[in-house]
Amino acid sequence: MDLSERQLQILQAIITDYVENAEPVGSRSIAKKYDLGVSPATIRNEMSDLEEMGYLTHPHTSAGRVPSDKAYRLYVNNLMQKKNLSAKDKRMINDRLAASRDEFDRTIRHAAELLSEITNLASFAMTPATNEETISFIRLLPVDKGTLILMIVGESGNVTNTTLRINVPYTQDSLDLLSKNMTVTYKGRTLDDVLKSEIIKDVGSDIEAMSQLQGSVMPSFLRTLEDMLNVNLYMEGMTNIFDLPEYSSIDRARDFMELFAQKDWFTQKMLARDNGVVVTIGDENDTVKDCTLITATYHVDGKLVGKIGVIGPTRMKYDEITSIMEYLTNNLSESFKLTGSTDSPGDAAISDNTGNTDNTDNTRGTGNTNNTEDKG
Amino acid sequence: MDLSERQLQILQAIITDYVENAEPVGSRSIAKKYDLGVSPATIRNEMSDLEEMGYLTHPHTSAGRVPSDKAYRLYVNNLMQKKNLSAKDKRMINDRLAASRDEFDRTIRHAAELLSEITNLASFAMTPATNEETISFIRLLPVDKGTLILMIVGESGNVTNTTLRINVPYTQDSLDLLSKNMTVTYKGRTLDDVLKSEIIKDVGSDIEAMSQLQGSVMPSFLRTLEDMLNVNLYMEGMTNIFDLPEYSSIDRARDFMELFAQKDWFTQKMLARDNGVVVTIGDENDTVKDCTLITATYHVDGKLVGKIGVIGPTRMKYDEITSIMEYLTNNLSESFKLTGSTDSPGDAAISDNTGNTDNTDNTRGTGNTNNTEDKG
DNA sequence: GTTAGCACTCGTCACATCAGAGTGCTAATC
DNA sequence: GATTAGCACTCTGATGTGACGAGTGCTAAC
Repeated sequence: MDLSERQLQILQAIITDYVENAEPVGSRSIAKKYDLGVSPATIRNEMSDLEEMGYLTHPHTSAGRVPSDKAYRLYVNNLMQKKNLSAKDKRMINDRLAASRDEFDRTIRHAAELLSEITNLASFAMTPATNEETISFIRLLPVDKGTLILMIVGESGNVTNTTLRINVPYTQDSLDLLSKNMTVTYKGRTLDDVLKSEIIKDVGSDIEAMSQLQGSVMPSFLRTLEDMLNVNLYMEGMTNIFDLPEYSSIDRARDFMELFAQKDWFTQKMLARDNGVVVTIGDENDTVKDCTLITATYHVDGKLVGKIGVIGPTRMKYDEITSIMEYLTNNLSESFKLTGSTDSPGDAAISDNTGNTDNTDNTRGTGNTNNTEDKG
Repeated sequence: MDLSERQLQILQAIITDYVENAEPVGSRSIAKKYDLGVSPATIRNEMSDLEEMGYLTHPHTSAGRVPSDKAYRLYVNNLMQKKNLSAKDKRMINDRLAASRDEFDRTIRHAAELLSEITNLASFAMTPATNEETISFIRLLPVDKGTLILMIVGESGNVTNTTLRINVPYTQDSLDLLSKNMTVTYKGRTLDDVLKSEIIKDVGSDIEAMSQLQGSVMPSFLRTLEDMLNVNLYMEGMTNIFDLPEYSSIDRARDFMELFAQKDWFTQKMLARDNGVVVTIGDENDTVKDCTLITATYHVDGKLVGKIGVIGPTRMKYDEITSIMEYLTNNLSESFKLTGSTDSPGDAAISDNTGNTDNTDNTRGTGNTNNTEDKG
């Protein structure tokens, strides 16, 4: 039940036109604008067939046709061609990312900003899931009588710290000793691994076996590990969607905004998507059935995986947007290659890299499961 | 030109009614609902006078009256009475804040959530401006060949760290030495102070005088100080406003949402407001002229000042909301009293307190200037 | 000073009308 | 057999109209 060449042409014309103008497209305008060498009547007949096959829908009898999710899927899988980014967009991406290259979280945020500016859609970017991150060392530092800082450093340079207050006496030496012990115990293990095994052990029952000091530190240690697993989510351009006719009704706009109010839930959803450029259209999404969601992944040190994405109505410029996202994620991955110590001479510093040290509106990552159609 | 007792009664009745129902209120309904002992005609006459004095407006001839900003101001300053929170709300606040008492940023976020849940408005909360924070110590830790961590700890337990990569060779000892030197140099000075003086000095020109190692570290040190000055902003309940008739038009809703898209700008604005409970109504705001903005401040360790706030239409329950905010900020300030090392016996741990260590969508705080009317 | 009565204003809602866009079908044409 | 012209039909959206109701503002009476 393949489509004829002419049907494909007509379908592509309808998609192009509808993506551009957001209005149901009629047979006459197709015939006029796209030189297919046939009359409107013929196009009407083909459209009728395409509708029967599920590629087009009809808001009402006397309106033109609108592409269905199925049509967009066909377009994304088979019809669309990779677009070359404009020089302007390329320059913009390069410049803006370069400006903040040395600060990890800021770079990620800029990526989200860029994405929403270029696509005029809502976008997001998240820092990598760190399930696979392994512990490099643990350090305890005294601040004050009763107050100390617990610091966990990951192999990829992630740092997370907690200020904790305890009633157990300690000295510089006892802290150093505990730091060393803990480092020896946990070094090289993944955060997930440590967290699971330690929680199962039920620290509480074990406390007598530990030093009093360690017993005081352990609960915070576990919570800090959890913090470290957190993913930061940056959202940009949410209000762009107000410009789209799809969201001219207050209810639609409201639904859209409420999606993002639950950042935690949203983060989970996004983490669960496959790697690479993934496009899910309309009904293919389990929640936002009238949106298209495109996500792409970048790598840190070739290992940890972070995500960026755009969300908009199913009517969007799939070709441009996927190309932009590919370019952007390649650029990001390139930025985040840990090159090891270079030996470039000269200037004293400096590529420094603010670690992922914070605890904002995030959730723990859960790694990759599958619920999405893959771009074929 | 004082208002008569009866005029005040009528004005109060109109405000109460309008706040409740969001519809222009007519003389007849006032006479019926609020037993003022006079006829609608009399009320009409008084309303006409009140309008002339600027307390009421008239959307059109045959509609009822609506309170003006001036009326709300009068109400807030003179008419409204403090409300007692419901036991339910109090319990909710106490419980929810207690649950996260030991984690600073999370507590702040919960405060914003509570505020939007209880008031059904959009709310925000920000971590304290740390201009006045003083440096406690500085520490450099080796991670790897070429990679090290710079950590700055403030007197109030704030911790900020940066992972930096340098080409200069170092040993554990040289890092320790530099840590000590820097600590001696900067200990006890405020972040602002250090930042200003060091930037004026123009580090670059000074580098030869320093060790190569210190020269490599200084730029990151300054940037980390800047990070430390950042204020975290949490926003909640933005979508609540869709429930309000004031925002049933897409354009109004859009304007509202766009306000918050620029987090940095918004943070600046909010930091600039006076301390305490501050109410600015409609035109009293320079930007959001059709909104009321209520902010309140809490203290950390009786010193650092953070802010929470709600934003909504000028039509809001001023009495309830200001009372809630007072209760909430008192509760927060109480939570964040650093009590020094307590000597409660028993349980090993644990009041730990995640430091303000992150670098999300924030701006540096600029302290308190004045642009707001004060609650009388 | 207060009130009843009444004319007047204005916005909203329901309903009818009309133009325009586009289809679907039929019959003619290539 | 595929294509096309022609035409009736459908549906939406814009425009206009009239009835209704809420509320005022004024005047005259209490």
